[in-house]
Amino acid sequence: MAANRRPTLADVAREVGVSAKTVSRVLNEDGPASAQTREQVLAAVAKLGFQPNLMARNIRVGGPDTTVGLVIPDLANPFFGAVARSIEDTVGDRGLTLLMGSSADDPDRERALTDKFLARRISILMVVPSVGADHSHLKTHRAAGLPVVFLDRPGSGLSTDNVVSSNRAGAHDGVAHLIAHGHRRIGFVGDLPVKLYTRRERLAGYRAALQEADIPYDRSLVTSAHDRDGASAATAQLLGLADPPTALFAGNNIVALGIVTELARSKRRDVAVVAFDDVALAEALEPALTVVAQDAEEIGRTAATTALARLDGDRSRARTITVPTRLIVRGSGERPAPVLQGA
Amino acid sequence: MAANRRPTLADVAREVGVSAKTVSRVLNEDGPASAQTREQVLAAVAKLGFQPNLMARNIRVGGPDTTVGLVIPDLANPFFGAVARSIEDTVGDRGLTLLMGSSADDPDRERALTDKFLARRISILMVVPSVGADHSHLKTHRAAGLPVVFLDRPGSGLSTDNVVSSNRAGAHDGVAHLIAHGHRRIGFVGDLPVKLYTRRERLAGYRAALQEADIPYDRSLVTSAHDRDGASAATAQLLGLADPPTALFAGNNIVALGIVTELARSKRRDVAVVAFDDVALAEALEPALTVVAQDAEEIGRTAATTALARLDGDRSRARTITVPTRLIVRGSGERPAPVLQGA
DNA sequence: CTGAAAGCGCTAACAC
DNA sequence: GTGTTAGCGCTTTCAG
Repeated sequence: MAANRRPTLADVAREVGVSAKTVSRVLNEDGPASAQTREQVLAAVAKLGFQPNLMARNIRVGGPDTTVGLVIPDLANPFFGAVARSIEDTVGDRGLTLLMGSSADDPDRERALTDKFLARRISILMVVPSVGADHSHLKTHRAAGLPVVFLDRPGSGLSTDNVVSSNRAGAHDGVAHLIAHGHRRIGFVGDLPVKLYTRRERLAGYRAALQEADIPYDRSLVTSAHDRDGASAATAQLLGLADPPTALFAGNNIVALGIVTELARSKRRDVAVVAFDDVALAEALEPALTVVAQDAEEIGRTAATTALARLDGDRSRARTITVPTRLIVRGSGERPAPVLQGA
Repeated sequence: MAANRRPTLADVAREVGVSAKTVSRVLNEDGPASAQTREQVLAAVAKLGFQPNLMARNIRVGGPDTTVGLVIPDLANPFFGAVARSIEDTVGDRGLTLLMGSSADDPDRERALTDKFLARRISILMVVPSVGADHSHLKTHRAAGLPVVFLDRPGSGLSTDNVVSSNRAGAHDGVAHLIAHGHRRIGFVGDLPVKLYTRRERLAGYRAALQEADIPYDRSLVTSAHDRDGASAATAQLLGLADPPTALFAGNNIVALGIVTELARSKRRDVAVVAFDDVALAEALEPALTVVAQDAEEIGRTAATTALARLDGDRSRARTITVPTRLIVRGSGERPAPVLQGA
């Protein structure tokens, strides 16, 4: 009773008294069909509650499945959520559905997920690559016509399209903003691991801004955190230094949460902050949080349109597309550094 | 060149000089196989980069696809992101993958998505139902053994498992907290549409708390918003009333963002706020935001375990499981109402 | 231990 | 307009 077989094309055909192919024709608006049969078929479909088996269809047609495989580090991170939504919006117009999974930035989980996706014969593969993951195994699939796009960070071991933010320039602008407001001791709280592309790029932007202003690079001002609590701890540690920073740069949205939380907890309103990536309540903080906003929507859209173009036969060289960030000044970076004794 | 056919079981078999079935046996650890052939097969698989076609397998086995179809209103909403992650964690242990889509709370989009999912022969269907959606068409699939679970709101037209938050009790507790701190004029900014289950339940909790305290229900204090900006506008409108509220209750996380943003913008620190559902920087606001936190993780886990039990043959009656909310007092609700003239 | 044949649900190619 | 045949890639069934 529970294992009630689902109706098939043949069942519908039998019900109407036509051949399976005729039913197929009606449903796919393929060949011609008399209004008469058309109606009967549709009626039978409704009556039996028939729904075509997409897997069977795909296998026969030989083409890929109408799905996009998407691997992101964390489904609950709003930045990746926004990217995913944008991708869905873009590929949805082509009738593609999202097959999603989170890697937790673990290369093994990433590999397991992509393998599963590939076994499903996805039409497009999009991955936010984990540190340490190698993607040379995707070469075969690329050669077989599978569009592969790496998001947020470039993939490794495979020459293909990448869509990333202007990490270096963005971080530079954020730090330069702090410098312009008089800060010379600026702490950097980056994401982890230290080999992470975004971390390295943003740190490079930080260093570039310091150099431009002839501020020596001080390693003791550079820390890291993997999560929110870690960022809070890193903040407390930086502020506890003998010669503490007067401003902090947050390496990503999660780190920003940790920094801001810690500053609120310790009532340190004298520390300036600029964060890479926008966060939900940035405007409502006091002072409102100045950020280097990433354009999640544009990242998703660009990745999707690039992949769709590949699907349509674009054989041009692999590109790395950089989506601009935008400095949104809201106040938290403008606090002048406290006047020093000797000044 | 680009349309390089992917290797099939038969290709591997040919390479080794055995039959397709033998390869299948080795790969699925089905029947016996000599160490000799085993090794050869594995070598050929690696050499050709063969990956079994899951669609073909599923079609033959007849069983459902190893996917969970999940429809949520918005991929970018952190609450639903957290629910999705929890679902993924739970069903992942069983080897199931997430097929996701966002409905934008539009019943037609919801229907289109579920139909697509069903055509893929998903193992489990999970839906955050849109207002106005009818689910009686799912009866057939339920009868065929498909577990269906509605999340966040109950489905309609179909008796099946639902997992919801303790909306009414939670809202009651949040509003009671405000009342306990002296507030008698409390604005309610709910989500939309007004027929939305969560909106109705939370409003009921609000009314219950008022009634308990013998505070008359004032319709003019009840507004709604669909998004963040709408919530800001509703806030401004409420505060502009002749006899304005001294406290506001936010009907969900998005509304909370709008309220808090508007209060910050207008520098109204004298208005108390309690929000339904936690938001990222709640602790860092001044005052820190008191919330009725939903347990997204538990909602996802409960939904997933319930569905998996159904998949394993649980035929017990459909249940509606209520996941408790928790009042997290952080300060924003405690501000005493301004002293009134006549007091 | 291994293979041959049949068939899952559907559609391409060709008939009529 | 419609039906027939064959076959997608895989596994089941039954032989050896």
